[in-house]
Formats: sequence, C-alpha cells, structure tokens
Amino acid sequence: MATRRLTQKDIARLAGVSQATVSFVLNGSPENANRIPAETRDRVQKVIRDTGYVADPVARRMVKGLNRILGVFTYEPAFPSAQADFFTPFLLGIEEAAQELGYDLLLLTGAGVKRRIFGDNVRLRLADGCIILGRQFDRDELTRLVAGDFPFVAVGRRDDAGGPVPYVGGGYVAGTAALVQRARALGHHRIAYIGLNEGAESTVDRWIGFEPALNGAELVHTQFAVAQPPGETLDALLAAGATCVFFTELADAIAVDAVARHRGISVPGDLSIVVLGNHIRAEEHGRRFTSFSIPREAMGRAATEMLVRRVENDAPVEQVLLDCAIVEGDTLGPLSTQHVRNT
Amino acid sequence: MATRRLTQKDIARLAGVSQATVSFVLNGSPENANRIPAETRDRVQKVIRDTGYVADPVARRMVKGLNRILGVFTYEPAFPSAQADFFTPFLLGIEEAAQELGYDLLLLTGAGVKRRIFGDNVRLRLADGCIILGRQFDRDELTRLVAGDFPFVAVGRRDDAGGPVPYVGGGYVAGTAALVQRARALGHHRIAYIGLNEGAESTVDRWIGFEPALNGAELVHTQFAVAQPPGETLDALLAAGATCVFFTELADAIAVDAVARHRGISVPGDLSIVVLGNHIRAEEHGRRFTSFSIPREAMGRAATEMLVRRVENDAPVEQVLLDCAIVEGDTLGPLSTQHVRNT
DNA sequence: TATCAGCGCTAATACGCATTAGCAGATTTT
DNA sequence: AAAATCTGCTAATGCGTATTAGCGCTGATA
Repeated sequence: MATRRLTQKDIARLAGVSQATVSFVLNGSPENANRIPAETRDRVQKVIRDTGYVADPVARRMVKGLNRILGVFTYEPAFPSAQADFFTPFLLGIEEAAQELGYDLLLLTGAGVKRRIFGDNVRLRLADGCIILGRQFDRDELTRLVAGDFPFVAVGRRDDAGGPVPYVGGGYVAGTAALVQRARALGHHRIAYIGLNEGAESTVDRWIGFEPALNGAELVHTQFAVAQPPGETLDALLAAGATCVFFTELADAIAVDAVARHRGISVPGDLSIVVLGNHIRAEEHGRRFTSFSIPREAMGRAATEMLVRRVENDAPVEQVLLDCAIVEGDTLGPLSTQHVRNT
Repeated sequence: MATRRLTQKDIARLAGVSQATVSFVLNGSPENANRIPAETRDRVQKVIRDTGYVADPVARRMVKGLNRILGVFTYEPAFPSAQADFFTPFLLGIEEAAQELGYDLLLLTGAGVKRRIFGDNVRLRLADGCIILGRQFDRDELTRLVAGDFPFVAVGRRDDAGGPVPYVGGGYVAGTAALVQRARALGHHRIAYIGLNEGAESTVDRWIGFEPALNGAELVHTQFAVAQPPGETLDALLAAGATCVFFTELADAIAVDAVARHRGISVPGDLSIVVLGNHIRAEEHGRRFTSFSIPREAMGRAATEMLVRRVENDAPVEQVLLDCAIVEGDTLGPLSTQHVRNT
C-alpha cells in the first residue's frame, strides 16, 4: 500500500510530455487526437502500458457529469432470503440491461435501520441515476425525487407525487380483467374477491381491474383482508354461493385450497380459484393456480433502459406497463352443471 | 433537469458565510467545529435543510481517500437465473455485512463479453476495495491484484499468485475428510471417487481431503470426470465392488441414484452415496444426500469484514477457511451384512 | 520581407469538497 | 500601553482529470 497511485502527471513525466498530452492520448476526441503525431502517441501509450496506469474514475467524474453507474435503491434489504425470490428477478433484468448499456450498479444498502433516499450520507448521487425497487415507498421522498433533478425510474406503477412518476409497472389491471373475463366466459356469474383493495398501487390495480370487468356478474362475497382463517373464508364463500373466487395473495389461495381439498370440495369442480399474480417457484406447493405472470425480469430491463434514456438524453417522463401473461393453471374450470341448475 | 446541483458555494451564499464554513458545519471535526458558534451553525444548517443539499460524494472522494463503497466483481453475471442460486447466498452475506459496516456495494457488471478487472475503463477503483466472486478466475489478473495496492478479498480459497491471496474459503478439505471418516466408521472399506481432482482450487480441495482420509480403505474405483453416462458409472462401481461412492457433483449423484433406484439397487442399502458439497434448494429433487454444507452466506460476511479490515486498517493478508457442517442425509448407511460377508 | 496558417504541444482552469494557514477584531495578560 | 491570546471567520490550496486557450515554431502566402 506504500506506493501511491499513478497519475497522469507521472505518466507525463515518464514520457517527457505534459499531463494534457497524456489526457489527449487517452481520450482522443478526433479533432484533438489528430493533432498529436503517432510518434508521441506511441511513446505515451508505451509508458501507459508499461506502468499499467488507469485513469481515476473519480477524478474523471469530477470533470464530466457522468459516471456510468446506476444506483439501485431498495427500502428493504435486497438479498435476505425471504426477499430473495422477490427481488432477484428484477435484479436479473437490471443487471443484464446495465451490462449491455455499459453501466455498473451501485447497490444502496441503506446505512441505518430506516432506509431513506434523502439522508445524511447519501451516496446515491454517486450514480448517474437510480432505480427504485420495493413495495413500500415513502411518499415524501417520492415527491422530492419527482421535484428534484436526479434521474430515477420506479419499478412498479406509482401514483402521481407532485407530478407524474416515471415507472415501469406490471399490467395488473389488464391481467386481472382478462382473468375475470375468462371466468365469465366459463359461465361464472357468482364471483368473490379475497384480498386488500387499497394501499399500495399494485394492490389497488387488482381491484381496479377486477370490479369493472365483472360486467353484470354478481359479486357475492368480498373480504378486504388477507391472512384470515381459511376455514372461515371457505365457509363464507360457500354460504354466499360463490362459484369462482379471486385471491390477491397466493398464500391465502393455498390455504383455502388445502381446506377445500380436506373437506372434499373439488377445485375447480365445485369452486374455481384464481390468483392475481404469481410467485417464483410457485410450483413447489404442488398446485398450479390459474393466475397471471408478473414479468419481473422484463420490468427490470425496461426500467434500466428507461433510466439510461433519461440520464443520457434527458428523455421525458415515461410510464410503461408490461403485459402480464395469463397462466392457465388447473384451478379455473367451467361452471359445473350442478351450479347451473341451482341458479 | 434545468436546475444545476447545489454546491457548498450556493449554501454559503444563501447563509452569508464562506464555503469553508459550510464544510466545517457539515463535517465538524471537534477542534474546528467548536470554533463556529451555535448561531452561525444553526443558520447554515437551516439553509442546508431548506434546500435539501447533500455533498457530492465524488468530490468528497477526491479529497479523502475513501468512499465507503465496496466493489463486487464477478466473472460471470451474478443474477441470471442459472447462477442465481449460486451467487445469491454470497451476496446476501456481503450485503448484510456491508450494511452493518456502513458501506455500499458497487456491482461491477463487466463491460463486454469477457469480464476483466484490468480493462480499459476500469471503474473498479471507484470502490475502496473489492470482493471477487466466481469460480473462474483469471490467473494473470489475480497476480496483478496481489502485486498491486488495491485492497481485495477473494471468496473461495486461492493458491498463491505471486504472493498469498487474501481469501475466505470453505473448509472442503476438512469437510471431505470428515465424511470419509464417517463412511469408514460405518464399515466401508471399498470406496470410489467420481469427479475432477484438478483444476479450480475448490475442486482440488475435495481430492486433497479425500485421499489421505482413506487411511487404509481401498479406493476401488475412480473416475476423474463429470457428467458421464450414469448407467456406465454405476456399472463400473458395482463391478469394482464399491460400497460407498463419493461424488463431487450433485448432478452426477442424482443421475446415478436415479439409475440405481430404477434397477432396484438400494441406496444406501446396497450402495452408499456421499456428495462433497451442497446446493441451495437441493431438496427439490426429493433426495437428501449425505454431504457437507457450504456456508455461503457466512463466507460473504467474513469476506466483507476482512475487506473492510484491509481497507480501513491496512490489515495484513488473511486466509480463512470456514467450517462446512456435515449434512446427515439419507444416502450414507452402514455396510450391509451381505457386503460384509462378501468381503 | 512581413503576415498568416498550420503544427505540436503546454499552461491554465474548472469540477466540489476538505483542510491548512492566516487575518481582523476583541479580550486578556504582562 | 504594548504584547499575547483567543474568537470567528475566510482565502487559498490540492485532489486527478478534461478541456480551452494559446504559445513558439515552421513553412507558405502576400
């Protein structure tokens, strides 16, 4: 560690030229580089090669505006295993796109307990722009970001916060509506909804897609809560005469499905189940629920590309929703004849 | 984007003081900060609060040496799904430790097809030090790293490269030896080894732990290759009269186990199987192989802590191996009486 | 012969911050 | 009353680079 880093001044001294000349040799813009004859250029380059000199990116950044670094900010830690399956696909897309575009990623770990973008020691600004991941999102910080001049893109749709928020989200509204239509096409007209209908945008979107798509079907039961006792939920569903139930939470669907199976109620024979969204490795629980898939990797990619557009070309705010493909699954079936008779 | 970033000069102007005073208010070293009376300090801090000013970390880094950023370099992309299970646990540990120590992570994506540390535009140096992940490792680059003055720590044991390499590795030698002893204790003395015994350090370590631990047992069959036809491998094992076989690759073990089951050969009744290492979610294939676990998360943590030690205190090179706990599993059993008779 | 245009390079500056040296005025000491 | 000390600040500098302005020189042009 004793040896100090090499600088352009050192190279200049060794090559018998000035620091400016070294700089020109390194990043010869056509106009200026041409003015340096091959002989001098070779001499300088030889010294650079011999010494293994590399320009200090920090100093570089001082002069130019940009750093070719994108920040990735998450309000929750990105890797801890509980979150890993959630965050990993996004990061996958982000990393691939960043690599293709020639950017590195600065992972902001949030220095303290509470993660904040506008904190005391915000190293975020080291990046040229930033991608924001995570379900929770401090409204005030979002507002400040929108108001500020630091380029960012959110992964996931966001309501306006003192202005439109640039984002790449999932088309949950359309995906949900498509699933409802599918259920309707299969004859279901006594439908139920289990899950929150307010809070985060991603949650609200399910409900926004759901209700209008009913289109005359009867919403016989709603439960705007999650993680309730599955037995009671099932009782309520049956009492209401629902033939098809939509869950926002996979976990709830799994629990209710298990109870139903235990009681000899056939899914989808007696009751169809639809889940509004998917999870990685959903297959592990042995049931392929009818749902839509969230294109997490593509969202990460698109957000990265959008961010670079904003950083490099000062592009205007964009808001993009990516399609959520329907996952057929085994839990949505046609209305049984028995139900048809009962109605 | 029209509004330029705020600088200390702006704050100074607004507060009616000099830029130096603003700097003192921000990072008041006890001696100097005391010289600024509370009145002035409050005035400056109010402006800072009102404007939301944050110091540019790049400029900061220009002056001080450090940035509180650790680079994470991987020769392979870190997230793509095939690698995700491999890299994620390391990153988990790295991120947690970095967060605790107050560092951010710079993920180096490798600009082109071939990832190199010493490239044309090495952004690595923006970090204070760097952690190197990945199975493949360019020998020349490692040598240059060792020779250079840039602090780094490798995850995984590395042979000397013009000097000792600082690393945090897994105790594969000891783990392998422990498994061999376990097999011996169960009566096995006709043992086989399937897998490479040269190449990467992690591979070599298995063999190094394996052979001496035989301690008189007969090595009746070796196959220094992976991904061979499992049927043929099994034939060879049986022909050699092996009662216990060690695999370096989980995939090979799975394949041979499947063929054995298909042929009605009992594992571990007729043949015990040991795998030298584990994989996340190994349970998915439905077989709990006897093996040792690789403490990936702990390795990430330890490497990060070691790196910070090197960065902050210029600590000497350390080489650490973390214990690999034995995973009991279901595939190593006592020598069957039939085998005992045969011998 | 004086002027001008190119050539090959260098001096000087700015980027935003931390930090050292130091200045003017007030207060205390001798 | 002069000297020393303290108080509250600012000027100036350097970190390593990119870049603009410009200098001294040669050869061509007027």
